[in-house]
Amino acid sequence: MFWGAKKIRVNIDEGKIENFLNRSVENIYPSREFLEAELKKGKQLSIYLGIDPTGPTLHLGHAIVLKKMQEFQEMGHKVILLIGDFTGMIGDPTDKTSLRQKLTKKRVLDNAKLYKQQASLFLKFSGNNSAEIKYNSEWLSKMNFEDVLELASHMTVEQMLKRDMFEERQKQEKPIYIHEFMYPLMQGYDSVAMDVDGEIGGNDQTFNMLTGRTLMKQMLQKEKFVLTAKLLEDTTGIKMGKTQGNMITFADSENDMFGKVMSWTDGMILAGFELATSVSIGEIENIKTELEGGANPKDIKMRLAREIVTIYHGEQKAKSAENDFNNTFRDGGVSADADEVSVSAGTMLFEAVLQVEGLVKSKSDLRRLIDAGAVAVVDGNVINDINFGINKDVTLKIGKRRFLKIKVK
RNA sequence: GCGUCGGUGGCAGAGUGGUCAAAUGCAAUUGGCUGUAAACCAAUCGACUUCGGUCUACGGAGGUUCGAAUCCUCCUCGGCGCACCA
Repeated sequence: MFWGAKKIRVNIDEGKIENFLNRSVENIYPSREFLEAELKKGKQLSIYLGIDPTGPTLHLGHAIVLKKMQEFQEMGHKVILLIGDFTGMIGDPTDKTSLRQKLTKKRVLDNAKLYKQQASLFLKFSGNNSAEIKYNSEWLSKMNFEDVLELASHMTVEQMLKRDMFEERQKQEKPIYIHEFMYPLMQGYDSVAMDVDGEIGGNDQTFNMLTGRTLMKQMLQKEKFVLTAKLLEDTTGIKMGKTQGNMITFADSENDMFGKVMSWTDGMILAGFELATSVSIGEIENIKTELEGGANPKDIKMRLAREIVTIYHGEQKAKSAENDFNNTFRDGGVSADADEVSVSAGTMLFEAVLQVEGLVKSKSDLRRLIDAGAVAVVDGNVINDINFGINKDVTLKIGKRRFLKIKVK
């Protein structure tokens, strides 16, 4: 085949391939050997990662797969970031709360712009072999009912029912809607439309990705490899995620990010190094030995936090985040992130606190916090009166991590 | 279309005339223990409060009643079963 004047060199270095096939990898379909052979052929392959443009920021889960994409791109292969704008605009039916919440075109495009910027921490969007951004509405919105039926004719109900979520619903006698059935089909069709060689995604996306593989085989007579990445979770299966409240996003401040890592369970430390940092596998082995030898997990977690923050904010800010963390939590000092208000003398405590939106939920909430002994003057006494008059500059500490500097005008 | 069950707090899910701001579990917040760990223990978890209470809430609108999340009527949304299926 003729590829044009610019020929892209593909790196077939064994070490790189080895790393790509193993690090952070949960599974490879059809097999590890298949992908290894493909990579060693020295031909440029194309691979994509699909992202739903639901929020304005990517999170650490995305970072894991983006890192794999980065490795792939660095070997000289082609990477595509697919924005699932079509799927996003319909709204994922799995999640009741987002069912009616369709995304507008504008929101999707805004989000996508932010994604590109955030993803560029890992992927190269310029120069030779630049990463590409695609939108699946480009082909999905153009399909008519006939096309959809043709697509649907490649999968059976039985095959779809194998999906965990559907099996679960069946067991619980909960409804499964037809359009939910179509979801994997839509995502699977992306592979066909782009005619890629492979796809990367989190382990939770396995079913959708394999649907794409089936469709490609049937419609294009072509094998597609699927690489599923491990999810960040501890040994007992506790995931880092929104429900745990410690989901790290690309937009988090260095201090937030550092604190979130520190709140992970110890069981997540090694997985954290493997999935979220560039620390070498050999070094991770050493860390494992250290941990097993009785090192304080806290110190190692500090290092993990530093490594992660460095990726997003640079070394300097990682250092300052570490200092802030130590200062705030180990030494009981005041975080540099503290909110600040200025009030006139004699203002009552609750008036000052309520000026900062989101600091406390309501006056009642503050009252409860005061009752619980959670509000104190830094380096001073616990406050037990909501009407406490402010006459000079003070810094309040509410709970463990909320601070408010109050200045008197 | 027929039948039947249902819509309750961030979620799941009890409650079926007063004792209901509504059991329980999860999530969350705070305190204790700590390493801001996790686990565990305890408290809190609608708003306002002079801490006595007051107001607003159980899909929506009316009604019965001294009193309704609970009963009735209408509306609306949904589940399940049955029937229909050129």
